[in-house]
Amino acid sequence: MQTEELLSLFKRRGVVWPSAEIYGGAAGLYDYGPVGLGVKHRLEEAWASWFVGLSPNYYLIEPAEIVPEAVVRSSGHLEHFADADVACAKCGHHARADTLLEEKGVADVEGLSPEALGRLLQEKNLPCPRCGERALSVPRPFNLMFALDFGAAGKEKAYLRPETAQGAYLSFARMWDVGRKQLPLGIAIIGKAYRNEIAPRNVLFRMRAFTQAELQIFFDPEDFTPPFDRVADEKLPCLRAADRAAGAVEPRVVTATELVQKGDIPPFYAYHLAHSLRFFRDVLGYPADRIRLLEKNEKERAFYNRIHFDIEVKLDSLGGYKELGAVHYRGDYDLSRHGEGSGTDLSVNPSGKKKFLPHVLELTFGVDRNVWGLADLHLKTETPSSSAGAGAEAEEEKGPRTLWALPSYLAPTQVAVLPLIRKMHSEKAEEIAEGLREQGISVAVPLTASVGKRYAREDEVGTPFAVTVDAQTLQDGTVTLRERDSRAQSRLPAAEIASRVRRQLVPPRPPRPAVPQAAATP
RNA sequence: GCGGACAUAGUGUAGUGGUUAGCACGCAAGCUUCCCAAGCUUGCUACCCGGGUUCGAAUCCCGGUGUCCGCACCA
Repeated sequence: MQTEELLSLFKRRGVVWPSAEIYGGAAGLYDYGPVGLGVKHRLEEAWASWFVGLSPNYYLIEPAEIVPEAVVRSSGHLEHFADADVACAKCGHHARADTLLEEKGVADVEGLSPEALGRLLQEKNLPCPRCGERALSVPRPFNLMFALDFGAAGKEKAYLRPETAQGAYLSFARMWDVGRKQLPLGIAIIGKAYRNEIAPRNVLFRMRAFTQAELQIFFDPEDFTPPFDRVADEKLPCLRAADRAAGAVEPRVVTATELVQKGDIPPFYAYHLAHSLRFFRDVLGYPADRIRLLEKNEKERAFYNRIHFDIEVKLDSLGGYKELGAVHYRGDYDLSRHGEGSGTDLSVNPSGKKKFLPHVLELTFGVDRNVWGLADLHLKTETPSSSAGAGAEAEEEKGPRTLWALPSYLAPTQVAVLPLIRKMHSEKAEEIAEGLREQGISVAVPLTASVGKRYAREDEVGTPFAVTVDAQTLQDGTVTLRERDSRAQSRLPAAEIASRVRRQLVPPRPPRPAVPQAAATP
């Protein structure tokens, strides 16, 4: 499906729609409807269950979304997250100072401050590229962060956080105590980040307010040995930087063991890369042959990233591989910068033998992007001939159907209970629905339209199970249970529905690492 | 930000100076003992916003906003 088709389906079914639509919209802002939010919440739950589940010393926290200026000064966002914008006083044309200078052959403009760029512009006295007048303004820093007036006097500066990660670094000292001074220490955050993007695009792909799910793992660089044997044979579709330089465009599948053999990728990195891959493949159900692990070269990655693989997934709606997650080995850059900036010593000495700054491994995921990915990869249009599921009834099928073949544990509604005939079976349907709700299952009871149409609607929003209440139910308490993907039906007592479906409603967790059996905490 | 294209019910569209603004799907109410978007009846909803030209603008012009495609951007 193309972007626009997906968006119109999203709008129609209450998944996602443009924010402030009645005022003409606001670029880069989207609202989640009940269906989209349901998927998003389940995705977040599945993410936390998987990644926080990697170690008993990993925790989910929720830091503030507003950060004081000192934080972004230390993190480097104030300096590097900005462009120098010049405007032509004559025609109003906007351009970037560095681009203008580069086009005129002024060699090295990278990293120059707006002031320095302004001096260069003045020296060269460049004309406006559109109208030719020499009326360009002094460069104005355009920062991708949203600045806020903070405090009663409005004199203090603060920003909406441009990434969630900073919250983990800021919380490290506190969490070191809360987590009883253990390494590795994992701090996971799921939350909004804000960037004043120049050109928001592709609905959920580049938004100005978006949700990230990130796990920052703090560890001792000389002693970080997660159970590598659990991933040793995992097949990783890697596109290495060196191979790309040599012209490769397709990933080459190597095992985790092979990846670490050359010595440039440490086992702890390969371990987490493999688990990230598994999350996409085994939890989100993305087809393995659409995922690649693309290594960024020195130029592409941030200077503090020592190893950087993007996890990319091929999405038809967007015409190719898109970054849906990444694994960054950031060294001690973050704690070192915040240690200096705040004057707080963030080094640790867990064994009493050496004092050091923990290193950081960052696993990062775009939540909204993956909601889009789940739609792109799991929404299907089935034509009657291609759906063999209903067997003998196949010839009676009419048009194609759209189904969202989400993994069951990611579906917003888990079971739909349908009265076959509204007047006669609604009461019983409600009773059965209530019984399921009491067991923690998310249930809808659609009443309007024919039963076939109701199946179709539920298919489209990804509901994995439908239970139909008919005349026989009133007599013997049995119902038909219909599965979304196969459309297969079976008859069973209503009381057995929960036990039949429950197992499929729980997202997979990573295999539990072997923890040394310390004395059980009383 | 730049360039190009586009903007009509919930969705997809027809209409290109004067139309009761059409169609399909959808949605809602009713009928139908109804297990895969059936049928019948009835009903619902639209010209992105602001200016201008004109006797008259959904239609032409300008500006804005938004979307898509390229470029640029994405520490």
